[in-house]
Amino acid sequence: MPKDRKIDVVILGLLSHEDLTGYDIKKRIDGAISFFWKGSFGSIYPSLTAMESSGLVKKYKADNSGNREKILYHITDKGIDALKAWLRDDMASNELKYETVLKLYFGGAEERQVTLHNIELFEEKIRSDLDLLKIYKSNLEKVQDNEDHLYFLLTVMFGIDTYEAYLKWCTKAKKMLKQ
Amino acid sequence: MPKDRKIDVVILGLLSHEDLTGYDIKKRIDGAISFFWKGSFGSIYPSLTAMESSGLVKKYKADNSGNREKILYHITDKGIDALKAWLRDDMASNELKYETVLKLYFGGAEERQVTLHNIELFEEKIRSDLDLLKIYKSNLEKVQDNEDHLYFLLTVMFGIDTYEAYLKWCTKAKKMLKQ
DNA sequence: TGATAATATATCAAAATGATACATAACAAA
DNA sequence: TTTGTTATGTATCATTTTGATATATTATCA
Repeated sequence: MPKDRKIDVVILGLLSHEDLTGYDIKKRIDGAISFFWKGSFGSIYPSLTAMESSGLVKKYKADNSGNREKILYHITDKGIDALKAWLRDDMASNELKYETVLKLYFGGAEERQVTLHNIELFEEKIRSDLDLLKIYKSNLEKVQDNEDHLYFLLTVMFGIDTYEAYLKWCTKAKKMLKQ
Repeated sequence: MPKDRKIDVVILGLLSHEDLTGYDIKKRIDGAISFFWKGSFGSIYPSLTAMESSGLVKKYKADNSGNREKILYHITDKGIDALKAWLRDDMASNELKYETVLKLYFGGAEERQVTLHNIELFEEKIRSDLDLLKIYKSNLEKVQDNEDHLYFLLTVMFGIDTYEAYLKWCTKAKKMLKQ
């Protein structure tokens, strides 16, 4: 059985900055975080419910008079402790499922042109994501008052450095496939 | 509902090279492939059963007289076609769950020393994996008779280039965290 | 002889995916 | 004005995957 719900710490991390609805959490995960983590409603809502009953978060209805119901979640002291304990835990599983690389590895089953094309698709995607990361970076560099910004910046730099290495590899790989 | 079982193509790819048992497949996945894909018995055996009944693979008992039963799987023509169709499909989902980067992103909830320590742990792991990748590479470079080897080499090069970028980032990040 | 590691198949609860259902609100276009 | 579309928001579900465990045989080494 899996040790625990990994999505919990993603949610706790986000809630450590501000109160959010389940929908907000999904938006955050689909934003900057999507470069290194993914998550769906199907895991977010059950996690929120479970963490509510174990006291890591507290839910309350937003006071928007007359408007539709909106459930906001707030991190408790117990939740902060859980987040800190996770940060201090040496365990870190880096799971990747790189379908691009998988196709590369088994590329021998098809003509070289097919792999070449797959590399070009990958290259295009990375190039466009890299542009996005560079925008994030310049935005972060404008405001330097916040300690959290340093961590966001380091994360974005990690993405940029990785993606630039990918692009260099693409150039090399294409050359080798063309002989 | 998830479109299909991703593990199927991993297995088909492996079987396109040689007949294997479920246990063999697991060993292959835990080897060089583990750098870009993971898979457990709990997905391998059900996939083999499903692909048997849909005619993508064929199972047979190994002829090891008197010894214990051993079920080998062989890829069919239909299986080869499925593998090729997947290679020719432009879709490629690159799912990563980088707990190290997640901890970095939420590092602001703890002292800098904690993030610094986490980066060091990551660095150590990457450094040791990089050594392994370099051994794979030099082994691949020795034997160049096979077309498949080109694809394995490109995959290993992808890993090496990525990991070297990680290490450079680690140095930079540690410096920034120490001010 | 005994211990332990490797081989081999298989199952299971818990977790995650990705899709969909349902409903309200905002907004522009016809 | 109504119509269509997009965004907001909560929630569920079948399918897939994880990670652990059960079971049993064979190999290895002390």
